[in-house]
Amino acid sequence: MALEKSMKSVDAGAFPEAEHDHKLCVKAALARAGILCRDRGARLTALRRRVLELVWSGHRPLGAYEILDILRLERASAAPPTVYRALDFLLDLGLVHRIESMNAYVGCCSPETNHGGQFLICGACGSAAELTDKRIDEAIGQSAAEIGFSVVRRTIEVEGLCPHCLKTEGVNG
Amino acid sequence: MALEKSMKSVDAGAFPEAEHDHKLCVKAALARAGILCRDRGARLTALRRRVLELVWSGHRPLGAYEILDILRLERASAAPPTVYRALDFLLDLGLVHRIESMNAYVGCCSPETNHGGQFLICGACGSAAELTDKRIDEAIGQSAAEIGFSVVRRTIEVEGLCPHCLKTEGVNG
DNA sequence: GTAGGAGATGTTATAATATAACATTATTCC
DNA sequence: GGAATAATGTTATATTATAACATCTCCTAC
Repeated sequence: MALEKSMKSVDAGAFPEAEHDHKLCVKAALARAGILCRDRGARLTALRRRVLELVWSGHRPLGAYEILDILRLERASAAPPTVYRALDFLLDLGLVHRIESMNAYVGCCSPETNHGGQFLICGACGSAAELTDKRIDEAIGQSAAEIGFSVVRRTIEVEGLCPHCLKTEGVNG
Repeated sequence: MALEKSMKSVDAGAFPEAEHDHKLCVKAALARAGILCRDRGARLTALRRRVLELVWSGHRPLGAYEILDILRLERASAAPPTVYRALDFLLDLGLVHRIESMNAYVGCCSPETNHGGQFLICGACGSAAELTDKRIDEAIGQSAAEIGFSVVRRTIEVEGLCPHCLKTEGVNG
């Protein structure tokens, strides 16, 4: 089944190859969103769907105004609240994450599971990979517990170089 | 020696008691800054010193415009660049950290050591505690290494409830 | 089928955060 | 003291985000 295949390919590699068939990522993301909204009784309107699609237009987090600029080409009425309201909806459902250190938004690979975001962000190509590493959460949990701090939300954003850019770095720089 | 005593008190408790002698925190922070700047040949001007002092006016991260509002009472010429330039200087030296998830700035407890910030931030009282927990960095390092990602900078900001607010929560809420 | 209401979007204005660009002043170093 | 460098002053503007109210759409009950 095409959907399952594409979902697998999304989940598999943290930093997908540049040549990967990104249409499948988008397709899978939209399919997951449709199911999630149906299950939760939320309305995935054309606008929200389109904003999600734009967020998924690459693996690079997009700024709200980048999204707005594209949306404006298609929809004369688009304004900042248009985008922010759609993003808020998608954030609430866990369909996108906000990258605090970039003021940008990126699609979530597994919105079904409730999880805080852990992100590796490449400073060279700008792409972001989402992790869900138990060890990181456990380390934070332990450290917090020792102090008597009760964890509610984690923001973990690691900047560096992705495997692809590390390889090409030797060539260019 | 007063300085050493106050430095110890700062480093000791992640979330200091509300009744702690905060003047000592400020005094120690300014003393450390003076030493650090002398060692690095950087100029800790009156303005920069004052901005650092304001950042240290509590253990709660302050926004740039909060700092500006106070600075304006004392210095008619204060404007956004005044604050942002001072903050940039202090950030470069590691004397303050930026809390990405709050657009706010907080004093660093140990600017001598080069470290990424790990923060526990209380959603109730707003105070932030800086950690330097090896386990967290190691967990992130392992996870990144497995993917072939080279880590440059870590942003770790954990929101929740500090021990003091956890205690009083039962009383109020 | 239509009136009412809830939710979504449109529209205008503005708040909050941050930087660009150039002028002026202070400090250092010869 | 004067040139070079660093810091600050000053004005304007960019970037990110939200407030507030109007309108539209769609569902439901009748």
